[in-house]
Amino acid sequence: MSREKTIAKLIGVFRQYGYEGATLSRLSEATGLGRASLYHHFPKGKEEMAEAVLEYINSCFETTILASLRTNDNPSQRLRVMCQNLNEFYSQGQNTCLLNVMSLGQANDLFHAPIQQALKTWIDQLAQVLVEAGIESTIARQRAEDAVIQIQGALVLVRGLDDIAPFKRILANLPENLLEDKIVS
Amino acid sequence: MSREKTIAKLIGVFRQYGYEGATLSRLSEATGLGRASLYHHFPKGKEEMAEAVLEYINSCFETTILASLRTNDNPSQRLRVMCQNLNEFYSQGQNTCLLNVMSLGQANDLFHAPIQQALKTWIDQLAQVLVEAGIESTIARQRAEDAVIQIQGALVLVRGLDDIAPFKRILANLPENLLEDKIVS
DNA sequence: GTCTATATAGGGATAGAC
DNA sequence: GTCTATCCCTATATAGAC
Repeated sequence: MSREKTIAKLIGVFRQYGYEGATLSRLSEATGLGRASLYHHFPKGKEEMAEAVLEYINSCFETTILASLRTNDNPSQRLRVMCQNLNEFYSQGQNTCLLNVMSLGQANDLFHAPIQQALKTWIDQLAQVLVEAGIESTIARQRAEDAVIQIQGALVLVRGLDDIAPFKRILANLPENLLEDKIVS
Repeated sequence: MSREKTIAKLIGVFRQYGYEGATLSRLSEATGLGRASLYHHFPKGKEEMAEAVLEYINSCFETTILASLRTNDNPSQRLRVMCQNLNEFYSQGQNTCLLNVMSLGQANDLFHAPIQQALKTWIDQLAQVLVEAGIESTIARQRAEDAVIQIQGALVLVRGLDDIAPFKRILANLPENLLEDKIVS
């Protein structure tokens, strides 16, 4: 199995159980590899697996979500495409966000910097789209932040309520909420 | 030390490390009690400690946050008071929400029902206030859900960005956002 | 590259002294 | 009600065969 496929299997475990709950047994079972084999691929063990998972997710996020914000479409359309991609990225809201899960306990000590960077980049690029839509810079930034807040909050609610409706609703309304009362592009 | 004080110390550990990361060593250190002493107070061990922590938090939440929604003040004022109390409850956004943390991994299997119940109750009572403010029932429910989404999302962002500003901003705008374009009470 | 076997530490839990 | 001591299990990690 390729490294990429292995990492893809690891992701599910970290998402579901968090860093401390992602035991080598669970990681081994999920990948179908023995513990020793995992150490062959990731010599530094669990920490290196989590690092690889975060890098992989970050790369997926860049090439799907963030890329959709940089197309030649008009701002409104770019936001709609981002929401479609987010829906897939989070499996209709059923996937927890690793940025949330990995900011707990030991994982937060290890990975705070990349998590912070990922959130900042997302907000920055969202704000950029809103500025292009004619929204004043300060407002654009707040709305971009609000968008990420709503997505993260909806993911928390989906898990807690065991109902994907809140995530669907937030995504459906996000584009118009972000652009409302502003120049239509 | 009273049971209540003990539980209060346990809360911080579960919040910071999650259920799986909350080891008996950490719980022991935080409370100043040896492991065996913890078993004296909580015979079923860690699971019982987490249960007690959730019950305690739920009770605090009821007597501060939810109670503020049931006063004789007008809806707008009740929402403002709730936000003030939320600010304290979450220590200006620095406290993670146990409902978020405990919906991961093994803890989710153990405590899904009470977590779901707590979220539902909060949303229900918020919606009730909005209905009293003259907002149509369906809209009220959506806005109540939005409020909880924004609070949970802001808490995630605060941790990730290491900046309490998003939480402050969300709380400051929440009352007027919830009541906007509706009958002023 | 994957396995079995094993080392070492830490986690959860209990017995029994005080 | 708290402690020391201890048990068993799991967790991380490594060695070395295939």
